[in-house]
Amino acid sequence: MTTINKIERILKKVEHDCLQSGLRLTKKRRNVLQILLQEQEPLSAYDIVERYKITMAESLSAMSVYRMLDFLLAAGLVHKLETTNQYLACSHIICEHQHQIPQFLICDQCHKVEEVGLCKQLLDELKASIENTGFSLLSQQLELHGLCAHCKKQE
Amino acid sequence: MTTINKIERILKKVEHDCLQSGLRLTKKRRNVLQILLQEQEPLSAYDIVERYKITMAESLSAMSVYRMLDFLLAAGLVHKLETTNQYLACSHIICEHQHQIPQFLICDQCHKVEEVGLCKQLLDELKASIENTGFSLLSQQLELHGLCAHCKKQE
DNA sequence: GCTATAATGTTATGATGTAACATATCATAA
DNA sequence: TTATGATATGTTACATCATAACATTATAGC
Repeated sequence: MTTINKIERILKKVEHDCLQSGLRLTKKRRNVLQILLQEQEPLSAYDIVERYKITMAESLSAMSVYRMLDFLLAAGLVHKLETTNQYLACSHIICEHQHQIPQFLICDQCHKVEEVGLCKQLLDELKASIENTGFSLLSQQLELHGLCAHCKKQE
Repeated sequence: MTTINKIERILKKVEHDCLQSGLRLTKKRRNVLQILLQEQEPLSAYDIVERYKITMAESLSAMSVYRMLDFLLAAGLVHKLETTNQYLACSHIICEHQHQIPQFLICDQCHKVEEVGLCKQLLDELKASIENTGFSLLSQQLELHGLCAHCKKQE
């Protein structure tokens, strides 16, 4: 299946799911999600403004993009990388299974990001170890920086 | 020992260490470090500009503060929280033992931050689990958000 | 269709961070 | 000791990330 068809399929499913759950996936929100799905790298909000103008032949203010991102984040369709102020489509949108808390491996060289689900046991141990100190975790999103296998090889 | 004396002692040690290793801890760099040591919370660069003006009766541009932070970061005296764009003094400056990669527990309510050293074994497992995927970690700094024991109790 | 609510447009501004070049200070070698 | 090169700081401008406030438009449900 081509990438475009795959993205179309994801978007159709998201449209369907939003309808089911009463979320209003407007045309523009859908377009922003589409842009994030098409990219291989995370984008800043202003990157999205640019991509939107190019690919949708229509301009959108940064303010609007931030609002659409807020919607997509709340819907769990998009993640924000707090360490780089960038946004990317959740790589599990299409899955049926329960979404886990995401962990991101961020390549500081080529800037590609892999969304991984670390071993649950390991995460639970990490969580337990932290909560033993009396601290309560609100999120287990981890952002880990380094080099992807490809960039590492080139060194 | 009073807090002020404690901070003075730390600063003296840092001065001594920098002299030993040829790092130039100038008056202003020392002042910025002092401000971070005096705070119980992490500060943004612009917070430091303000604090500097008040406590040192002298103004410093944001540009200069960023440069001084760069120096202090490179010297391992200060950490940057990438998820909040804030800076804080390393809580182990005075220790003799090898500094570990820091992990931060950030209270999203009161904004206090605890620098913890998680169990080495756990971190090694985490690292191994990640590197199994072919990814090479460049930093193991973790920033974990939640509620500190105090704020949790108040809920 | 009317009305309340949600979504988007528009403008301005706050917050974080860096580029580029000028000046000052310091270490050290002639 | 002063000339010189390197390091540190000053200064200005600007890039980048994000939100406040208020106007307008679109939509859902009566």
